[in-house]
Amino acid sequence: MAASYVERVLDVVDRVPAGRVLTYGDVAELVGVAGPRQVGRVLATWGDAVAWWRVLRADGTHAPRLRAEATRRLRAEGTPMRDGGRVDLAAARWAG
DNA sequence: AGCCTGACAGATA
DNA sequence: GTATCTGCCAGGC
Repeated sequence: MAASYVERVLDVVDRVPAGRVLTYGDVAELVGVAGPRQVGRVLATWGDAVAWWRVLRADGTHAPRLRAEATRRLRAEGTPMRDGGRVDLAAARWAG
């Protein structure tokens, strides 16, 4: 693996304040990773050490596997949520 | 080497 | 609004 960007991804996610979120695409752009899928891969493998639930998809939802856990955590942090358990990206998106 | 899969995004129907 | 396709990069077999 190219562990170089892994540290950067984890670092960025770790800097995201509670109640704020980022899309995979945003993280990818911030760290310079060539593709949002790699961000997801990083979190899937080493995400257990960071606040992975603050990184979500462009439509404000997570994959079915994470939906329950992530929604619970985000709600506990006071993240702006829209009806349906979706995150209000317009209000919760972190600039960095 | 080739082929399939994935915690994605954007476009299209 | 949902369903499907394509492009992207990395990893596993």
